[in-house]
Amino acid sequence: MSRGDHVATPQLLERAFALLALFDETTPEWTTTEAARAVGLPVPTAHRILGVLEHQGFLCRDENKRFTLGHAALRLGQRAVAVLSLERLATPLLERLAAVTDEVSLLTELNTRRDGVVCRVRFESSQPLTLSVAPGRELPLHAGASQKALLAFMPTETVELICRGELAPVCRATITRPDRLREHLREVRRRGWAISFEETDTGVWGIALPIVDERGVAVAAVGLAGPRNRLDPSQVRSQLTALHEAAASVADRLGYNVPKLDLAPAARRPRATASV
Amino acid sequence: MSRGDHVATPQLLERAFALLALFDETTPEWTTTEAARAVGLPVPTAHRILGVLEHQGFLCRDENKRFTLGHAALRLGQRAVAVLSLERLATPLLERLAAVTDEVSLLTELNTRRDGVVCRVRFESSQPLTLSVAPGRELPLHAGASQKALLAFMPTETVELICRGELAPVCRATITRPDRLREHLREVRRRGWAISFEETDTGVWGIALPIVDERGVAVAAVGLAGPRNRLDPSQVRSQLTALHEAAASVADRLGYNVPKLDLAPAARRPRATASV
DNA sequence: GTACAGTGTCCCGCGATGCGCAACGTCCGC
DNA sequence: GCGGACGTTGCGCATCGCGGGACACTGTAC
Repeated sequence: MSRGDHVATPQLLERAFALLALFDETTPEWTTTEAARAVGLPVPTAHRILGVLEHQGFLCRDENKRFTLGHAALRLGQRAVAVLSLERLATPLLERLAAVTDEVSLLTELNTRRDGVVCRVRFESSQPLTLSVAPGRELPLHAGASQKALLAFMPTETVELICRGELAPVCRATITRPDRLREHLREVRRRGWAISFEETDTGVWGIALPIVDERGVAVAAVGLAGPRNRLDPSQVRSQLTALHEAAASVADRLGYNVPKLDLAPAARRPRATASV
Repeated sequence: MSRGDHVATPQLLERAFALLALFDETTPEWTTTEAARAVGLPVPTAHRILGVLEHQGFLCRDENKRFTLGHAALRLGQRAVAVLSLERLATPLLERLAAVTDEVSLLTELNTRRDGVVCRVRFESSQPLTLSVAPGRELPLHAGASQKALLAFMPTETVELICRGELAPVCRATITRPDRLREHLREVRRRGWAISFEETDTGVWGIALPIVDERGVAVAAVGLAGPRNRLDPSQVRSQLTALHEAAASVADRLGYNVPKLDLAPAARRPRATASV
């Protein structure tokens, strides 16, 4: 605190960014005075800064005096995406995870319609595993560890929508009863990770944890999958820890988060029932 | 000119944005000194500004001292996309176009793989038209006015790839000979717009022009389509002008461009041959 | 029509602010 | 262990930007 850990941001830049930050999806339009009030600045000052931001293309004036984000913001974002995609950041980490654990490692994202899940990256273990989650393939949100990790951290309306919809049995142990799924997701939310056994593929288990955005809503999941005979309860802990670490480093780079891990009653359960 | 139309941007902001602008897809990583040299700033000055940008999350330091774009840039871009999508901006204009011309108006974009075209927005005329370009449907790049308008303004390698590939006949007048397609695209490039007749649908003509990014590469096309008996050569001019105006206003908002229109020998040709 | 409130824009003198030289710390590689 | 290149810090001076104030403009009330 007393130390200069907070580098005093030059006020002009700080103000400029504060003004830029006003323009989010909930309030995409601002007039000079509105914006000035919102950040607590004298109108002429805000006016000047907004003018500069407009001049730089970060803002743009509508028909009548209202500012919105401009194309420079768009362009900057496009350039950022090129470097900062989940896929790109996660790839080396997943490769390492697959090598270290000798299981299949996966990165799964929501599809654009946000009603399903698509696998983006997959690294094989030394003994290749037949898995329905091949890169590019879409899967429903209620079956499988990665899918459940994602679903558990989606808005409650979405969860309800899925639970009320058809819970198609993908494999032997797919959860198909709405109440059980709801209960199960509560548990996933509580402890911050999901496990599955034969929910998507015969003889295959999976563990996964979600990456969530600033509002706590899931955007992706990282997970491991392996054949039945290799699910060693004593290893789940360390595998989860490794997953968590990898996920956290990716998430951090993107300004996202990973829910806190609760490993407490972990090692006992997985074999007990396919629903856990 | 002589007037103060160039509002003197405060140098701190100007410098900050100049530094941010360095980070594009070709050079995503910069050290302090590199960046300082690139924008012609004393190292300590650049150092301070970069530090602020990092502090604000717009930049991020890699393992060893190299800066890349940070998550704030990503976030800003996401917020900009919410307001500035082609689809959103073009919709009201296309609606007006459809009403004024009483033809079908279309917005078409490249698909994510950039190997095909997908229709995003479509407004009907008073007499609905059966068209293969329904919203969401993908079409090959060599058949139809919008498709050709896009293809003509793609990198030459892409054009060659398509020309060398299979030029499937979609409809009676689809161009299927590579040399004719190449020749045709040259013409489209030259005059800045494309026309088609029965290339995708029997009895249907279309005109379209592309929206291109800062490098001149196509990102979308806007077009009109109508049934044979309504293709009035004398109207093509005014329709193209209207299209151009609409496209230009959308493009401008996104920092994109629309190629200059050459209307000169327009009205004579369309009926003469399906290939023009 | 007049009065008025709210907003966008411009001006300008004072003073905080951030500039960049110079110097120091740190890390490599011959 | 020495030299060069780069990252980081301190500090005194001039500049840069601050914001009160004034003005123009628009829409609204009466």
